[in-house]
Amino acid sequence: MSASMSTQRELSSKGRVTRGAIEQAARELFAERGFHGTTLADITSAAGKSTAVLYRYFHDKEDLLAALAESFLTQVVEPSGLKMRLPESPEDTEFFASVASAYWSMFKPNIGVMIAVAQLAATSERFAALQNEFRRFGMEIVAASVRHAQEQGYGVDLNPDHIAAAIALLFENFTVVFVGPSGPGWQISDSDAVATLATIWRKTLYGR
Amino acid sequence: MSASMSTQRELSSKGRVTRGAIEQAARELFAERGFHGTTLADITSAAGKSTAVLYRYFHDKEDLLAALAESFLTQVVEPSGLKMRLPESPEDTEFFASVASAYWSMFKPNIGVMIAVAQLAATSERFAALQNEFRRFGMEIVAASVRHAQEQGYGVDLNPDHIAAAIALLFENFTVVFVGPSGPGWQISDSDAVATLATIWRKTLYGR
Amino acid sequence: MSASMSTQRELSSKGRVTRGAIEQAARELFAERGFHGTTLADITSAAGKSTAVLYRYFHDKEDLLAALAESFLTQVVEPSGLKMRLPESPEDTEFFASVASAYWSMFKPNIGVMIAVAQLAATSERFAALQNEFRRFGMEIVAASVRHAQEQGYGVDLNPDHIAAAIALLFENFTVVFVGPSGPGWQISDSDAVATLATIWRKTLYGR
Amino acid sequence: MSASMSTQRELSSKGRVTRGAIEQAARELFAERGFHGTTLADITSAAGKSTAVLYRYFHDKEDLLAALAESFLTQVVEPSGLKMRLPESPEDTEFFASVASAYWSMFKPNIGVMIAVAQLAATSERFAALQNEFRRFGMEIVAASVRHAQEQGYGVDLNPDHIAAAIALLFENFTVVFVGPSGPGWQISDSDAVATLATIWRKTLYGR
DNA sequence: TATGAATGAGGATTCATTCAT
DNA sequence: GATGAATGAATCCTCATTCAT
Repeated sequence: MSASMSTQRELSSKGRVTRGAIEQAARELFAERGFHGTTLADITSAAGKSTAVLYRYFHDKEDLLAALAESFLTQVVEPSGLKMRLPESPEDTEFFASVASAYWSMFKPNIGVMIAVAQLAATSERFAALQNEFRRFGMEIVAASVRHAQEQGYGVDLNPDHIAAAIALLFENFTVVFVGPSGPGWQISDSDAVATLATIWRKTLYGR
Repeated sequence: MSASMSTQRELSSKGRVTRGAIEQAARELFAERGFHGTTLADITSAAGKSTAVLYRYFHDKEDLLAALAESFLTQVVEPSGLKMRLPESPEDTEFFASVASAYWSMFKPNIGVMIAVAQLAATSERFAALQNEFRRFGMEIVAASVRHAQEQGYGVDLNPDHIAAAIALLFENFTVVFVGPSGPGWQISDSDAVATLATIWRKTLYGR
Repeated sequence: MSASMSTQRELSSKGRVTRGAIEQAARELFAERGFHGTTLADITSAAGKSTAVLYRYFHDKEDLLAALAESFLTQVVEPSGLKMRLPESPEDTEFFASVASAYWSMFKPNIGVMIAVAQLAATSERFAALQNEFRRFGMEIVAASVRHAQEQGYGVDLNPDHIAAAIALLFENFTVVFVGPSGPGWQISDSDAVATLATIWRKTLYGR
Repeated sequence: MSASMSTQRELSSKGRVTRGAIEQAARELFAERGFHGTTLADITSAAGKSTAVLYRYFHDKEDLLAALAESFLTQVVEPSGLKMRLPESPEDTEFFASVASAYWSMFKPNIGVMIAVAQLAATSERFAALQNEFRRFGMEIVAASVRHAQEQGYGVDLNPDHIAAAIALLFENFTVVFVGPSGPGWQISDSDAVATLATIWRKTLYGR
């Protein structure tokens, strides 16, 4: 919606590099310290620049986050085309694994964006809406998968919207916790993470 | 660990009222706006007091949150005694429902504490540890339930720790989102929420 | 209209002293350096306080000026009751002198307010309106005096509104320049200033 | 005094165009928003150039204003040759009208310069001096006119310097207010403005 | 116990100015 | 001659925290 300055200004290659460095620094620092815990000086100095550059590329701190979130959404999540598929049979474990894997690999490098957006969603209408965009994506896939299973005679007692919300929020929090800095004592491998998510989703629908 | 001032000081009855009012205001405001979005002035004025009183009862802002979290943990979560039980059979839906229900009703009024702790966990060792305490509680129950199912011949391919983490994080995020202010467009009733959580848990273990 | 915080908060005697000190420092510094040339640190340190106190008493820098302007307007200018009188005859020099004298002594200590308001009027609707309030006061008196003279057969070719604006703006600028720091090389005594203003006004009405 | 870079550098025709565009943009923006309310980016972008060009033609922001002021003074005001004339008789209304008209048409397009200089005069010796130059011009004419009238037996009680200052400041403020953006609700036509100023001046000298 | 008053430290933001191309 | 990129030095403002009463 309200686009960041990125869409308004043509950038030279040098400018694109700088802007990219700022964005990447922000992604990483938001992941480590959250939105409020990250200062603009942190971001710009991590990018090797002065504080003021940020304002050449973004309106303000929130605009920076919005730009990160919107580009993640429109350039990564939406084009991913995962919505297209549905499991072919109860034994189609591959389906659940591939979706979970795609989710994991998309969100892992953008976990800082998710964390920061979540923090602002509490106080800002704009970011609450953005957060819902992210969730809607996952929820729609899951809801479709529930209805699909029901058409095959499985999980008839499930409420598709409720299950969809739950599974989507499971994915979200699992990713945030195990990718971000706030994990429990131990780590989890990418494949185990994906397997865990895929399993719960599948078992919820098909029971096996 | 480092206890708040509450344990160090005997309070008059008037003092206890004031302290309680501050705590309750903090719980509510943290839920609405998060830790960083809530100022001490917000809290104390919601409690009908001046900013300075807060320092009669708490060392600082973080100490206030720690006190809330610790009292929630030691006075609500730990004594709840849910760990004791295990499902008697795959058909024991009542078990899952009652645990989910207990979780929901314990965490619902303390959702602000959870949200605030989560925000600080990213930057503070102390709160990361606290957050793990909360999660450990749920994870232990779930892990035990997985092992129990496996002893009965179900879910033998499940990794108890991974499933436990996932289910616990599902509970956590589902509660935060649907009780807190950041929900999707719609609301969910308490009973639907509990049913959704219980169902996913049970189906993951027993497939039905 | 949009009142400063002054009206919303009861102040202790200590608070009133502090607020008064800030206001007085602002009046003086605005007179010396204008609005943009005066920093909040200038004002508060001249008042012997820290920068942050200002925000206990005023919303922001503009609100401070608005408070000064409004109190000058409603507590000094409007109650002055000069509008009531009119010259009794063409020889009533005393009338012109007394009005000019009242104007001079009211505006002299508030010249900083006038200067600052003028600077903001260019970019702020709010202060443009305030500035017009100040001018309206003088214009109404002068316009009435013109019409009164015309009723007596003098100055029949004068346009009361135009003359009123001109005389009011003469008073304004004369005061600003000779009271403020931007005067020509020389000073003017209060009585000479008053005499000059009164003379021009009177001659314009009753001269040929 | 300290000349701008204009006198130090020969300009190509392209350069002269650019410099002229910047100057004109500055004149207009200073009139609308004052010196402090106008950023260099405002000026250069209104001139269709980048911010950096400004520094090819002017030392800094103040130097730009000084250049505008000095060229107005030396190329418009001083050559106007108005000082030469004096009214031939008390009935010589044409004299006052023509001087007022010349003043009005000279200052109207340069009102931004006057406004900006006035704002800086408070804090800068250099601009205070410049401002006095502008005023001196008008004051000398008026003072001469007063003395001339006194030689003819009129206005013998007038102090020429005081009256001169007052009339000059009247002209100044009247022009600033009615040409600039801060006028009262209504507009005034050029001829009415000139008539008003001329009338007050004349009546002050030859009226009773 | 409670509070109005005061403050220091820090963070976001702006803007005149410089530099490499 | 012109510009996009970059910066440093303010300045406003907030907020947790302390102090005197």
